[in-house]
Amino acid sequence: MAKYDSTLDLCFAALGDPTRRMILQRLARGEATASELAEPHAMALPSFMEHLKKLEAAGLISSEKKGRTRVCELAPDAFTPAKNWLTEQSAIWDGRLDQFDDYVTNLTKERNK
Amino acid sequence: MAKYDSTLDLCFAALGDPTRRMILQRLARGEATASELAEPHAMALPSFMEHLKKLEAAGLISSEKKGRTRVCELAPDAFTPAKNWLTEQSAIWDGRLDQFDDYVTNLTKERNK
DNA sequence: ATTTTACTTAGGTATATGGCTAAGTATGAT
DNA sequence: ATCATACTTAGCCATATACCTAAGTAAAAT
Repeated sequence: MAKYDSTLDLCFAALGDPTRRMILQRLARGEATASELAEPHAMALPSFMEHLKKLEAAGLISSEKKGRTRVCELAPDAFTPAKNWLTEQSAIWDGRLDQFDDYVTNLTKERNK
Repeated sequence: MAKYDSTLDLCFAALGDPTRRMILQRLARGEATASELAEPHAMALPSFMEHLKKLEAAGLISSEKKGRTRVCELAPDAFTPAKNWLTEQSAIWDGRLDQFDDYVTNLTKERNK
């Protein structure tokens, strides 16, 4: 495989693991420390931390060391690239390119206001 | 890892490979045979066919043998589960559950008409 | 009938992934 | 100052992934 995977590669690959999706679901409800996030998962901490690393490498979360804890949160617009790709393909398949164009237009307006 | 991965696991994992995303992009424009799909990819055929298998296992495409060719097409609503998951998490993060509810309502209406 | 085409099967390799334990390090609490 | 907590680093292991070649098989073309 390529030495440097694209954002979409890392993003979708990160989403392909149930442990990591659970982490994201948890973070969608607000920030948390590594051990808070780890608690529901029957897994050694170092194994768990690898999942956080992959989520961060994929740009889905960010984390910051605070004292001896590491606080994680969902990255702003974490899912936008993935959603855009999916929406675009659906639109092409539906033969409704216009729908995707509208979607992007709204997105851009939203961002600039 | 689990012996039987969930649909979302298989789906997102399948999307995490650039070769497979290219296949989906091609199929969004219409059905094609295995060798037509393989043509742009510098890869031995058996290697390429493995990618088709994974896409099919993930429910993203379907294929049918026609004579000596295998014709592939995008599965209807291929991306819906993935998009729904992403949309739901975004909505929760935005604190706008209502938005996701509207989205699902529209989706359901669309499907039943 | 023979050959070509379009896969398909079988089996092999290198690297990546997802898990582990053991032994750090740094910070907050006592 | 000591101890407990919250990671972090290092190193190991089994399985999965993404590729390969070689040798089928079955349908279409000649």
